[in-house]
Amino acid sequence: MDTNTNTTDTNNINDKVRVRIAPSPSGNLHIGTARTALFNYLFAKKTGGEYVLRIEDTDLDRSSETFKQNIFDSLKALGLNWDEGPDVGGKYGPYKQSERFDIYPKFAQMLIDKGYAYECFCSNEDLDKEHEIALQKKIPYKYSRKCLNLTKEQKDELKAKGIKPSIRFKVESKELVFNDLVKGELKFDTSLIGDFAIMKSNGTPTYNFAVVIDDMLMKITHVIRGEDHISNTPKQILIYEALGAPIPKFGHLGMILAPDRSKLSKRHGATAVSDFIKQGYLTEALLNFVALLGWAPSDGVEIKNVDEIAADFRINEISSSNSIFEYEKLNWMNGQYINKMDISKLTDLAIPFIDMYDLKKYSRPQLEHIIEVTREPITLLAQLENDVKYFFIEPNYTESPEILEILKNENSKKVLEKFLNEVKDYDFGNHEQIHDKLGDLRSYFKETLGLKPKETMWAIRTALTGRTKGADMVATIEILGKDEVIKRLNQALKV
RNA sequence: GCCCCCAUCGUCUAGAGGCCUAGGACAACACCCUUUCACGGUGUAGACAGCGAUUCGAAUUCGCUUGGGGGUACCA
Repeated sequence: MDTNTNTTDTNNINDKVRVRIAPSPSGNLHIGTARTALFNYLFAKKTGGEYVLRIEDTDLDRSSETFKQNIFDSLKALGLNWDEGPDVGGKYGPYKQSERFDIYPKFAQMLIDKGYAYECFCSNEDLDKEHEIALQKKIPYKYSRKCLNLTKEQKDELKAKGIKPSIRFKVESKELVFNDLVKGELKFDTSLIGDFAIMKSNGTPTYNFAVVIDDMLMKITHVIRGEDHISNTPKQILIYEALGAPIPKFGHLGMILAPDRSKLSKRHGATAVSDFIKQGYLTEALLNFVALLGWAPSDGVEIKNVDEIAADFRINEISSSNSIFEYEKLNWMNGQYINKMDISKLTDLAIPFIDMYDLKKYSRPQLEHIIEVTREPITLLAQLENDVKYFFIEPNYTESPEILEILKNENSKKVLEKFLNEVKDYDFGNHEQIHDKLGDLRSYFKETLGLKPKETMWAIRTALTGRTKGADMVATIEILGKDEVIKRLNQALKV
């Protein structure tokens, strides 16, 4: 092995920071990709840099317009807006690799001319065979370099036969070292890397090549991505070197794992940001939660918005280990955000989760009131469907034996009769009055029947809502309105 | 197989040789508050993977082992 050591150092420190997020539209925006996007975004914000979105759709078969749209929508929903990208444009476009296909061959040719790359005529079958042999011999696979020294005549002959070559990068043996932003010094022995393809025989670039060319042309200064890319990094650095281009700084983030410690995938439930949103997670909570996977606030305050996180963000303090995605804390955090959120905004978000009910039954202020009084215990907007139900649909007392038992109780009936009798004179616009009257009722039954306050309230609650749990009683009474309250009391009394 | 990364409570983490009898958050449990349900408050339990080395002193440095993750394509 050649002992030539190469340490890649910072490119010009005076350059403005430019980072990018480069998703491949072969699936909806993954929560892990969202976190990578977040960290790039935070780094750009913190350093006053620029953040670009590039769509890596070189694999046309696996890429789709629907996924691309999902990625756009999800990123926007999260508020991770890009300074340059396919839709907004920018100085270094186009920002979709499929629209850049004419760019890559020139650079590939340049590398061939300079002796850094060569044409390879091996078929997939040839390559498969090499793989198999390596497997049998139990030695690590490396391309055989069969095509490295083909003469011009041989190449012409193969081309005449209609064989389209791929282009391989010639990997020289040396020790390659780079300083990772989050992991520190990383060393590789390039003699272990075989000559890898940079252009496919169909004329499109491979991932490793397209990334380098684009990052170079787009003047990306810092590449922050998942650690599943660590092993690509030496290959990419080799290409930068061959191109004579400045090498960006690399930072590799630990992965997000499922609770079973395997890669977070669909079988674990939601993985796409859009799935989480559909379940009733707030994008603010999602972002905050995912930021805490690997990053910790210096003041210990975990609930923070993106701007606050950005101000406190230091890339080199990110944890380099993987983290497991557990729902408990996300749920808790989501509940925090639900309860902090502006009620009008929250109502807008809540409507899609409760639109199976006749929402026209209530005015907008009443609807907001309903959300206001039901938001407290929930951690997911989807829970609203159940928690809000009795405001729209009359209770079915026979659904639960527990409810029936309460309503059939003699004391309960007395409570309901007295309440029914008095509620007719309640001023439903007067919250305080209802509150006080209920207090009087509790006192009365405590004195006369020895009922616990709880028992008095339960009778009323079950009659009005068919539940033993729910929103604040005074508010529930107010929202239901006098007619409805009387109607439900009469029905409950018949049980 | 080979290469690489990682390793503190169940989970997310603080911790950059003495401040650590290891701190916080979620979850759990207990109690308190209370007008039901909840919110909230207080408290309890709970971790430095193992072994060596360096050092007066190690969660913190080094090595090995073990465990987990990633990569090993004309996928990205």
